[in-house]
Amino acid sequence: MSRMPGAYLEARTTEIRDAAMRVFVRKGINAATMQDIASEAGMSAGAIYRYFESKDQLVQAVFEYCREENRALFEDRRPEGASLLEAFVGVGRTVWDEFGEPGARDRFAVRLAATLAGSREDDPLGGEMRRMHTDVLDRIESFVRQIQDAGELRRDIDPHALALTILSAVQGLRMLFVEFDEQIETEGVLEILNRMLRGFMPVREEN
Amino acid sequence: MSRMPGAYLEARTTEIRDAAMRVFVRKGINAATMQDIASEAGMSAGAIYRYFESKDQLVQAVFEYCREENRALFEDRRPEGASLLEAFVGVGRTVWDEFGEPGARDRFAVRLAATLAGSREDDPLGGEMRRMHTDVLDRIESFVRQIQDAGELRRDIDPHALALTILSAVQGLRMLFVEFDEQIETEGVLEILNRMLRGFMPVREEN
Amino acid sequence: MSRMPGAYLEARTTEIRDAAMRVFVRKGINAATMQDIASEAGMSAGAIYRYFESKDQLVQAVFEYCREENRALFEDRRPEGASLLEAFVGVGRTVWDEFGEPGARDRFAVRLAATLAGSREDDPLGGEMRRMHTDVLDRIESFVRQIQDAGELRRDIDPHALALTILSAVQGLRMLFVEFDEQIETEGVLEILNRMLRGFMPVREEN
Amino acid sequence: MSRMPGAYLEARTTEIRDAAMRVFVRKGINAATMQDIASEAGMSAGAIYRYFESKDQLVQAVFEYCREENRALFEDRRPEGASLLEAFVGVGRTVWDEFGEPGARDRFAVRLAATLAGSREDDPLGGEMRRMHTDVLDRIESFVRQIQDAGELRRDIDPHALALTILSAVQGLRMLFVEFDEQIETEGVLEILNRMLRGFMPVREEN
DNA sequence: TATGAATGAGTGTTCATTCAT
DNA sequence: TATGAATGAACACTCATTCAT
Repeated sequence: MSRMPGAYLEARTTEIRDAAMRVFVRKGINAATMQDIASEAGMSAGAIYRYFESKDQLVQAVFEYCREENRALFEDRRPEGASLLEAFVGVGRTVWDEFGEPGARDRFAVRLAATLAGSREDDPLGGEMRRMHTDVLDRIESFVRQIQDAGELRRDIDPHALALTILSAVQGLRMLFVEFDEQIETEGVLEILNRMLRGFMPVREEN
Repeated sequence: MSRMPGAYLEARTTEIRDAAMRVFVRKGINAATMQDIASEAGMSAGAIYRYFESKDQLVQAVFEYCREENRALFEDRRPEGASLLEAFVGVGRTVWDEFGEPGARDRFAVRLAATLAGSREDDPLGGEMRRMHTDVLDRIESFVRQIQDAGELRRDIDPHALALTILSAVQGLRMLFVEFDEQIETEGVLEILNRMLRGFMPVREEN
Repeated sequence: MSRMPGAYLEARTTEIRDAAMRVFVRKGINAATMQDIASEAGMSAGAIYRYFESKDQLVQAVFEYCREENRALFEDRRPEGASLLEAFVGVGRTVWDEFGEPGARDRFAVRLAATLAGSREDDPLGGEMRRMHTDVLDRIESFVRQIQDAGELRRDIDPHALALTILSAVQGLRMLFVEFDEQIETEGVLEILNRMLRGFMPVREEN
Repeated sequence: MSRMPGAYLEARTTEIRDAAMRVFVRKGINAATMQDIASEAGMSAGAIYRYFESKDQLVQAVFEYCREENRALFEDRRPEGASLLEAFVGVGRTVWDEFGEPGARDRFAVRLAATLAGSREDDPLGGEMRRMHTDVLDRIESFVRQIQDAGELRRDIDPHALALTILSAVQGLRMLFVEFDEQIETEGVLEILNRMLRGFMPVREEN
């Protein structure tokens, strides 16, 4: 009736999605009732159905949101004017910065839940998650290869294995971050990983 | 001829617990009905209640089982006659061997679910999981310190950070192992971590 | 035009409670399913839970209602301008009038059920029922004492025993009223009791 | 296989019936499981089915037993050599003696439960109970008539009403006896009733 | 005959979803 | 459009009853 119908709708949708995310993290997806979510969003349970077809779709939307957040993080971060290895380290910095952002734990928890849900038999979500992680993995691996090609990393390092190790460490740390309710000293881990990378640099002299 | 007192009961209990684990992994804990579990175990739903007081207790039993399996893994593996660092690498070998064991993916998936459940507001499980992980973390950290004391690792490596990094990598890899349905080349990761450790060895002068 | 705030809720609650009472009397409390009650109330089983937390609470509500009805009956009925004994007889009249009221048999049956339930080991209801009956008993007894003090009843009548006798007769008659489905000539009993009381009047010399 | 098969069977049957009665009183008929009864009787749940076809039949047997006990009480108690009124009072004595017998409360409680059960829609037990009470009532009424005929009771007393009053008082007192867990001074009530009867004697002289 | 493990029908309860207002 | 009462399908759990041992 008024103008900007789309904007309003989108704002409400986001509001509900965020409320749902908070409740999911707090009580678990199954234990969260539509009533809980509605209360958190400050509306009635029935109203949610104007924005989401079903609870399932709402769950998918929350998953989607967190997945996209993650995907975006790993994309196209290539600070100029540094060595490739330093650029790679810079991406690490960006990834680690997320630990300090508000709501990070909640997003991590949802991603964890999504991963778990995706691992279920015939869950359509599984494909999405796997695709995203394969994508991230490929990106890291190709980055590593470039660093190797630039002569900044030993050639006897398996790029796939290194990518897998790094992604594992990131995911595992996020898991612990969720589990220990943010009481984790994440910086030390980044430093260890960076030192590992530097340790993998080719020995220049004498060579 | 008459009854096998505790043996039968225990066997049955284990049977149900394992059936439950499989169903939990396949369908998720909440979606798994007692009927599903009973069918998987080849019995009627009512019969389960002879062995477990409630679905909740069954879930706890499955969690407990997987938790203990994990705890045991990290305990007191110290192969004789090798340097401490090599012993540490040996523990890594043992931990990695689990990836090849039957049912490993299921156990990992359950631990993931348990971690997630434990991260919920006021979930009593949370404490258990955190305690176990803290325990494992402490064990790794103290191991690292011993290696440092033996002069086999640089002193400027933060033992806590290294322990955290290693545990993160293990947990993250398990997560990916679950997600990619065992299609993960885990060995490469172990190798990378071992190379990292060797890279952290002090530079011997005479070498 | 919008909603009637408390009135609707209270009306609905009463409706359900009354429906439950009818079903309880007809089929017994345990045999009465929530479905039965819902059907009697013309709604779905789930809807009841908007008004009562559980079947147990519904049972308590029915008990409570019948208990209060009974308590109210024995309270403060003191018609003016008559002798105390006549006032007492008047209370009897009031109590007996209940036999003629619609729904009386149902309420009696519920009270019977409540008494029985309260007699169970550790049933919390027991205390409530005993307290109410002790209260009624005390009220009758003190009334009898006042009549004695006013010289309208022999002093060698034990007030407690008389109160107990009267309450017993009332309760027993109600029980038979329930059992014989209202086909009981209750009036005769009141008359007998009144004659008994008159028989207990002191023999006036000049009479 | 041994001799006295019938005696053994009967003994077991009685044992189970009594155990059932105790459990019924303690926990209520519906809450009492066959397991509870079996435990109380010191046997396995399955074994009961050798003696009773179903729980329902067991309930009926317990009801039957208590009903017969009651019927027997009111039968043929006519002490010789006294006035009819005194004989009537003697019957009262006998009835009241039951209050002091062991297990009286339990039997009363079961009778109460039976009455309640019998009051339900289409319950076949109802007829039995009503028949018994009608029988008792008739017996009392005819006794009262005989006393009137013997000139020991005023003719303007309605025998039916008096019988109803007496039975009501007995039943009501038993109910309170159950409710207050035997902490009831029953003797006083008998005395009141006896005084009432004496008050109903015709005034001999001057007439 | 006794046992007690297993069955399976039945019940209370929850909650996503709908719809009259 | 929003509300929240109502629905109804689904599920955990209980327990009378059966039956192999």
